[in-house]
Amino acid sequence: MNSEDFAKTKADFIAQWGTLGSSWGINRTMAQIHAFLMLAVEPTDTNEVMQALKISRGNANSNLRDLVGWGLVRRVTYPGDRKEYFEAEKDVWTMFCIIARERKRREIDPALNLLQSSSSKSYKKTDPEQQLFASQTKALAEFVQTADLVLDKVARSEESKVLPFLIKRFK
Amino acid sequence: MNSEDFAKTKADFIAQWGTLGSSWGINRTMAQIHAFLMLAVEPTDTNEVMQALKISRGNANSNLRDLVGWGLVRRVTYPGDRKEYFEAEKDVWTMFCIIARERKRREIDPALNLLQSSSSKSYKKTDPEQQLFASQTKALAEFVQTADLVLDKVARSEESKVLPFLIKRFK
DNA sequence: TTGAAGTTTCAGTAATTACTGAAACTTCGT
DNA sequence: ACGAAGTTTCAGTAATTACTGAAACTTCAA
Repeated sequence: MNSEDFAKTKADFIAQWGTLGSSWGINRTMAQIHAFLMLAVEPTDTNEVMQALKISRGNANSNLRDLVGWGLVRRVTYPGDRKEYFEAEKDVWTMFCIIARERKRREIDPALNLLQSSSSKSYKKTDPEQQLFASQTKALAEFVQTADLVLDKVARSEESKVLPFLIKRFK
Repeated sequence: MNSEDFAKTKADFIAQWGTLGSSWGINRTMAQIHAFLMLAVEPTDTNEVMQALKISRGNANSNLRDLVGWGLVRRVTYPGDRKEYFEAEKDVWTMFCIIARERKRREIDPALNLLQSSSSKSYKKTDPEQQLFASQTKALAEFVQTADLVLDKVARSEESKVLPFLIKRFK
């Protein structure tokens, strides 16, 4: 593939990855920056990101900060150069673990809190509505807790210890 | 718990579940309606939903339709009664499977398409950038495909065959 | 075939979320 | 201590997404 076509392919991939990001509940720009950095051979500065994705400095800055916050991107500095560069985590399993942990923290833990606090109140056994509320929140709490534990354990394991095993068991 | 306090607890739970829904990429109203129906002893009509959640008919209608589309809610009719009632799937494992299938279809499959089509093009081996693009998209494609298969298999299994096993292996 | 009961649609509006760009701030070399 | 290089903040604005409510549509009984 000549480099002109390749540039197109790459830009297209990044754009589409951004769209996918949206449907994943991640903002478009953040997903695009992540894709861009994941495909960058060398650490890249804010200006390059802005240029490549045609976004403002503020936008680039805040999404880069978020990505660093997630742990998907690292700040890199070189001695004698004041600029900051950014570099994405490229290992797929590591990325998966980071994302799993973060989604767990942001999505599962708060749900589990709500479910556990709701299900641990005491309800009137003679009222079918309270009865249902109690049993339903309890069942959900237990399920989510289990899922949480499993996810947690998987995301802490080494790829080589988990994936072959899951594949064998579930493929 | 007296019924006044219970009403409050329940309303509060539904409201919070809605907020959680947002952070899960599901719209607030849809999550609230789902919670409301999941906690309803009997099938419930649109008017009741509108009243309970203080939302408009249009909003209730479209979110109920979406929930039916997901398979999380069923339409129920009684002979001799023109009204339609709605009833939520209450079994937690079944809910999980439905949601897993739907998220797979909406989030994973499109990503896999993009990754596979990108990684199957041919790239110039002498260009490090094309090299990286090829290897990165390939690694992602393989990982996502595996995750997809595992999730698919899990979501098709019976709870009793999967959960005890995962718990034992990962708890 | 009419109209009452019920459901769906959708144009207009509200609420939310994301982005811009310029100003404020920080850091470092001289 | 000053100013150039670089980074962050944030008020204002744009884009997206969700919601309302009334009109259009459907269904059924008389």
